[in-house]
Amino acid sequence: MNVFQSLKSSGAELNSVVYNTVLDACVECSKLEKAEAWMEQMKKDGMSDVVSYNTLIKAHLQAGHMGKARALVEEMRVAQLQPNCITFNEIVNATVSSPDRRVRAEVWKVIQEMQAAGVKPNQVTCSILLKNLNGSSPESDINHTMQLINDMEEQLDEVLLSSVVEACVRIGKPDLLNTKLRQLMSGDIKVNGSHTFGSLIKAYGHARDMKSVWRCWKEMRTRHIKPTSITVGCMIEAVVSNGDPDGAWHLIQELGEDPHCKGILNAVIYCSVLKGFTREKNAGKVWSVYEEMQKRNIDLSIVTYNTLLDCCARCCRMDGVPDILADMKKANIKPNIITYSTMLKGHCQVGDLSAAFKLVKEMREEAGLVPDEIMYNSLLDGCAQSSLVDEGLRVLREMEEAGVKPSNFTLSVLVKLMSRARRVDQAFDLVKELSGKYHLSPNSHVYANLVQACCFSKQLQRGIKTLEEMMERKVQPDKRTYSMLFRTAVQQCQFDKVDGLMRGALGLSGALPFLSNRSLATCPGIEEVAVSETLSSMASSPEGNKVAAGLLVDLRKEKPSVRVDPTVQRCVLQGGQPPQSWTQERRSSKGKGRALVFAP
DNA sequence: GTAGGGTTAG
Repeated sequence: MNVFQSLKSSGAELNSVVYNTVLDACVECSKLEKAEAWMEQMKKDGMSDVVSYNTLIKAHLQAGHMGKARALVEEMRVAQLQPNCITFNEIVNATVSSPDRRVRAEVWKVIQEMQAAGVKPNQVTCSILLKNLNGSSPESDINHTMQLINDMEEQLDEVLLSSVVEACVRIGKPDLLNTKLRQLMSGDIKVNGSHTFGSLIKAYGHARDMKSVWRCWKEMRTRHIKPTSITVGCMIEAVVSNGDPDGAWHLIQELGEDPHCKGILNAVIYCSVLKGFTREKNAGKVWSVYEEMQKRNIDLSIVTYNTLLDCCARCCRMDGVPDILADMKKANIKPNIITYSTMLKGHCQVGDLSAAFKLVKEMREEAGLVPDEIMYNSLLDGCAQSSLVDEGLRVLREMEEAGVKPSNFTLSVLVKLMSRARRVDQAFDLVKELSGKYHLSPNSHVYANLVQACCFSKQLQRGIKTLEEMMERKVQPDKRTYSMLFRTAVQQCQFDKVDGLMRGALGLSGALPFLSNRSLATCPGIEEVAVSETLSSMASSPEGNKVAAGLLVDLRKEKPSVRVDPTVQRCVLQGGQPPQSWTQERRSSKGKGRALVFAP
């Protein structure tokens, strides 16, 4: 205001740009009333224009006042000022980022309104819409947004390219991500920003395309585009999550020797590699990374410490916990609920439930924290792992009394708890009771565990009945669900059941009637695991082999694209015995005995 | 002078 006044008194000619700058200053400082008063002044001085209105609209939207923003758009029209692309983009942005689901659902109406006003959606509009897409977005929203991008007159720019790949990653459909990456990268958009390189590296990482990840990284480096901490964070995370923490660690050390880059290494970057070594259960390497972080004077956050504690938990090295807690204390960082929850999981992992319960007590007393849903889930899971049914039920009651709402995750853990104790009826009862009480619709994980409970106690028919219920409730089964049913049916020599189930799972003719809805009954990835596994295990009895042969013939006829291992084909079609390695069950490396691994 | 993009923990 002072600068404006001195400009005015200097006698210089004032224009709307100067007035608008003052208005924006009010808005950026969240002085809504001042902004409104200033706008009135501008109108009096004849200085208000489209930009002024857009700026004031921004202020109302920041304050969450969609109605006031709308009223200003009307006022613009009355004042013969046409709302432009920026006006509508502000409204679109506020719509998609509204906390209210009903407002978010209105976004396509706003777009229509924009088009009706003769304003074409542009790159900015599209990137705003993309921000709204995630794993639970309806197919129609995804298609609609992508169509709008295709229909756009302008070329894609760098920000939009980055927004598209980011959205594809969040949506989580690998095919879509791959298609878009290919489509975008075949165009001639020159990538210059470290932002964009970060997004691309992340996207290629999710697509498991490490060749392209490294290609992007090297291109960025050879063109001397300086990565930021976040770019490096994306890169290290991509390398680690594709199973190469050593490669990531090597890259960090290389950057640490580069005088231009060593300053950008931060705790987030180190965190990814800590996580990677933890997954490999290599506590030794975790400690050496931690040592180097300390040597380099990296600022550690609560996240870093929690990651280190997670290493202790997952590597079953709870002896390392006291040192880390002491370091936290030295750094003046207070443990939060995640800290306690991580340690709790570690105690559960090694079957030390009394330490787990003691920790909860400590947390309440020393930190004044109360357990949340995730913590209760971990406790329940610990009880399930240790087959402590009554303790588990007590935890559930406590959870309810504390007003912590169970989720489907909770239900799935409870089913596991009951399943272990062979209390199949109670597993079903609990799901029924809690899903009613808390308005939950059981998801595929809950059902998978129910099916597992049935199979575990040799109640094949009940397992199949549960699958039927899944179809009625429109829940798509996963590979595990089918795999358990196939295996149990084969063990019980119920080959007609195997036949009907397998045809349903693969979308072949002759499926059990309730599996006739193909898009619901089939499940991606079923071919690789269940077909080879089940067909070969059936081949060892003549009756089973007959069914297996029929399945194989129809599979090749109706789904020629499905690849079946030649060894399996030979042993089924020639009626031979499968090689030893195909029928031998092996426990998965985690020792939880869930997945069956067959070594060809 | 007004609108859009990237990283870590239970």
